[in-house]
Amino acid sequence: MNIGKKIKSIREAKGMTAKQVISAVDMGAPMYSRIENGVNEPSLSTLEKIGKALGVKLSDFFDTDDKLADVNSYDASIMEKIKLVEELNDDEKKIVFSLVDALVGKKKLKDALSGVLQDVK
Amino acid sequence: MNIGKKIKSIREAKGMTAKQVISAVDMGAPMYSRIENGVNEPSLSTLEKIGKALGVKLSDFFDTDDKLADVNSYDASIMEKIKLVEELNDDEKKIVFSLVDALVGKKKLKDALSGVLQDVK
DNA sequence: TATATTATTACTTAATTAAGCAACTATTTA
DNA sequence: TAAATAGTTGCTTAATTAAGTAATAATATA
Repeated sequence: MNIGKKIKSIREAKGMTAKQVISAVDMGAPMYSRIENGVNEPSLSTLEKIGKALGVKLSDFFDTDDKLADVNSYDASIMEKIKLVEELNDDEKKIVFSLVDALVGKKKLKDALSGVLQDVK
Repeated sequence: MNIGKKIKSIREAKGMTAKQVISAVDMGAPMYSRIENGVNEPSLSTLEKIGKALGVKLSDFFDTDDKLADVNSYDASIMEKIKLVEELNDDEKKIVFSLVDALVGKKKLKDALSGVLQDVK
């Protein structure tokens, strides 16, 4: 499997659009399209930026055997959401976190988020 | 550690001279020198050839412990939240995501989460 | 020391990636 | 259906990697 297909498969597995990656990487859409379709080969620095946008390690583009269960395995869509949540003001955050708390049924959530919510509580 | 130093350290660990690698890779000595010294960045195909000459996998050039700044920049409390959210079932996720969507007012959220929510919708 | 081998640096030229713009296609949304 | 969004392709131009030659520096060996 070439690097372009690998990038695309990771991107789709993360539920991200090409546009999201492009804006995160700050590169031209035409170039990114050519990379995913194998027309052009990305440079290492470009691949590094793409990996950053996708939330994977550089080595994840190359090997297929060893995995995982670490921070980098979290779905990029979750990271997208976190970024959005962080844009909320404190009151809004409180609402969201309380709801999650209720759904998950884990009081420790508030403690875990104490750093973020310290002045809200 | 940059890629050049990594190549050099692997080469020296294998007890090979630069000349040996160069002849095996069939590339110019000046270019190889610049790569090892970080002046130039090798292309993926060149790095692949170097890896072949050194007898290592491409992923061996990239340490697995180099976590991504993008992910690591989030503090532990955020990671706690991610884990909790991921414990939700799809319906619950949908509620949380919809709420965040409403609060943030960004339609792109749904797109970002389409991969996660595809079978919920 | 003197010599040979290895490695680096300074050029030129060729090939490839990348940016930027425009146009086109395809898919989704209103 | 019409409009908006996502993705692709065709260009041009700029930046970078790579090949090649030659000269210099550094290191090892006789």
